[in-house]
Amino acid sequence: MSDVRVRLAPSPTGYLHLGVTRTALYNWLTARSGGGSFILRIEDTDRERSTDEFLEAIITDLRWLGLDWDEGPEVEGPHGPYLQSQRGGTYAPFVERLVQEGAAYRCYCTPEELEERRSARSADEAEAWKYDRKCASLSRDEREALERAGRPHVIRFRVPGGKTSFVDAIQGPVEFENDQFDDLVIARRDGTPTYNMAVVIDDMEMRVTHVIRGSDHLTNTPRQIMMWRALGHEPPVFAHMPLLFGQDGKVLSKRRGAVSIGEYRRMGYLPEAIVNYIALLGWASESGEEILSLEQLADEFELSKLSRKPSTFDPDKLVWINAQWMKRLSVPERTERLLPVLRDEGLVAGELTSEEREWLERVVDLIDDRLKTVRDVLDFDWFFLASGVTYDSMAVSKVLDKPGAGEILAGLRKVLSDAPDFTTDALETAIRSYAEEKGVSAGKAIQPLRVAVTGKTASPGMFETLSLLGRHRVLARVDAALELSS
RNA sequence: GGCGCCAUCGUCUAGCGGUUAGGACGCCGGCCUCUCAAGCCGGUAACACGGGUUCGAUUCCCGUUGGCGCUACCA
Repeated sequence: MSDVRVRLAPSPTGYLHLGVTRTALYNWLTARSGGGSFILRIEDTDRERSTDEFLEAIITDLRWLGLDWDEGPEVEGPHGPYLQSQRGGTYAPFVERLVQEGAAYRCYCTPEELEERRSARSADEAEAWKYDRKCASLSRDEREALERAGRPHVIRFRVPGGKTSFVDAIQGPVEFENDQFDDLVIARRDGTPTYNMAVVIDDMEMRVTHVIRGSDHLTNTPRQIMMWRALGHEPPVFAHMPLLFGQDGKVLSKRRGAVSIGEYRRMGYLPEAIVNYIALLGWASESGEEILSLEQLADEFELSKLSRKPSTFDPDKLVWINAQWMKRLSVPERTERLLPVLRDEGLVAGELTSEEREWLERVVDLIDDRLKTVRDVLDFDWFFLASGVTYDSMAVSKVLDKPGAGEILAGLRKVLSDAPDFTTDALETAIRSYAEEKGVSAGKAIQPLRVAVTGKTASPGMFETLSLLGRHRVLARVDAALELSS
């Protein structure tokens, strides 16, 4: 077990979407590739917008994806609590210490006063307005007067002069002039810490060694580093990953209607595929291999090999990767993944008997690699219907209504009912010789039969399909089709 | 406005001074074939622009343009 400790710190103000998922994945991979720990910390201090429903969904979705955590909600651990809202007491001593040591100070300016001073500037200057440090050097008397007057205060961090530089594990060396930063508020009037202060303290308390997050936090980093140092600690390693764009070229976020992981699950995507695809957004295997499991990813993954370029989500490629995973699943496994959809749609009821399961697996085997998503089984609903099928009107006009089709079908009906047994081989022999007798190509006979039996022009191999469907259902459907064309 | 990050086919990428700029998705053909998929074969398509540095720049440096992010008593 290495001492690498990484964390994901989502706020439950929305569902888990691809952007956060990618951050989760890269953190998880970093932990798993080095035998480190992956911590889940929930930043739910925005009580207005945080909900339990989102929290539950985040937990469910991360687990579904296979991104399990070593410390965090429901598993707990030595550095909890892992819900920020329950960590209230831990912050005050740190903030107080900063004040004692002069690294932070009380500021009595009200938001209104601040706004006033700010808008007194010209438009350009107002843009660049930073807190004017009015309260940075209050004398003891001034401060006591303010206190006596009952003025509430916030705590501001006293940004030191000079520069802050660090080596980002993804971005490389970065340097900032400190004077571009405000003396930021680290504790609100009500005493609660603001984001930048809270993350620093939480990461410090949780012994986080690598902070891997979106590059939207890059500018926060120097300020956090200053706070780490003011608290007498060396900061962790920072790694800022490029952001993920939606197809509109904008950053993927819950506000912009990013699709949640739960949504992808309902659309029929496999967790393996989602995680696989997301890993490829900004990273490539040295081997060029694109279909990779979590285990394989953990083996090969290296933060330093991450691209610094933001990438755009491509739904087509996700579908392709999903299809790749579908076909790699064993038949019993694929059957298992299909079952929830079949049950939801009422195509399969309750628990399966072993005969039913065997039959289902034969169907799944026959459908073979025609499924790009789990939901695609619904294209094969005709396998599961006891009675008639719905005929696709295009299929009917293109095949059944063609001259001669009815006659061929009628002949086929006799062949099928006369067939001594309904095995694939027997059916193939019988149907092919019938076509030969009639002097037509096998396809000319099979297509009308396919439409009659499935309602569609496309299906798995006809002979296997007929055999699986069974004589009774096949004949009933052929009759229905004959009715249709007469 | 200030600060920061980024820039190779439509998309994801390989490249790390000399390559016919490679691969994948998509798209378009073909093969296979009872249809549809899958598979296989082939095709389409890129170094944003301008300066340097160098014998030589996609690659290194600077600038321009463009995209994105941060700039809250939100996280």
